[in-house]
Amino acid sequence: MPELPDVVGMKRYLDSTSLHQKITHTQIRDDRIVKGCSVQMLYRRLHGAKMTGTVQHGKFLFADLSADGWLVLHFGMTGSLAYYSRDEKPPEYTRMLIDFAGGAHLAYLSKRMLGRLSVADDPQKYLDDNDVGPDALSDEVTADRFIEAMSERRGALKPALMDQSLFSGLGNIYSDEVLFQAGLHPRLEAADLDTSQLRKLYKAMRTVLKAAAEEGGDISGFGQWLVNHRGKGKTCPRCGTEVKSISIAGRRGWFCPECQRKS
DNA sequence: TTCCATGTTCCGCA
DNA sequence: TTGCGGAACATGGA
Repeated sequence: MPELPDVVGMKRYLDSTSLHQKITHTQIRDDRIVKGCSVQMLYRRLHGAKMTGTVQHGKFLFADLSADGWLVLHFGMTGSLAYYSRDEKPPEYTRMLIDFAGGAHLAYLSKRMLGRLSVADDPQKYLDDNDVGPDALSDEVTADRFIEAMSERRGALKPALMDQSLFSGLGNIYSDEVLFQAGLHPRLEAADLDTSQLRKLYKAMRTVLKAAAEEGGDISGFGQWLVNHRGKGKTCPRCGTEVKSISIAGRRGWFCPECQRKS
């Protein structure tokens, strides 16, 4: 689930449930999920703190702990949050459990343990240290900047879109959708595109991410989107041609061979 | 049982 | 130097 739009949804969820409540207890239920700092450090920063706000950047979510720095959340392929009040049992796959003074809880879930929890003194510094580029929906990523970066890049479009050091937020699913809406084949190279095609790619990226982010990542209602028609035997929502898949940069990408020509 | 999966990272190779 | 394929990580579900 968690690409940029999903993390926007996660931010909304955290903001609407968990802010300004004193953290009375934190439990890491599997140490392996904490990366880049010690479990003790994470406990120390969280205990007694309040989350006063959040910042979403690409696939990252940062929770402001005020004087205690920031809690860094990354969701990997199967991460999510669950807030619940009272004395319910924590959901399955809870890797971190935060208890609030009022008795409510915030659980960080990760089925496959591919997510990451950490602490940071400053989000931007953390992003820089981890070689994460600007958020793909931020004002920083203008058409001109996008076109410039892409035309300097060699190799296929799809891995370029998924490269978090260029622009952060797109993963396998959304890169498929962006290429579909731009009418471009995933194996095309940026260097083969003219400016108007790159502009179209940029517009598709922004449109797709914006629409999906508004839904908090729940794009199941977008029947015309390719990603709701990924899979063997499925057909293109635009022209009815059977969709195809290719392996590219270690991932399986889906596309319409009619709408997304190589030339 | 085998393969695949919305993520990242590391290695070897071209 | 850059980008890619493949493996690794870890685990569940089809």
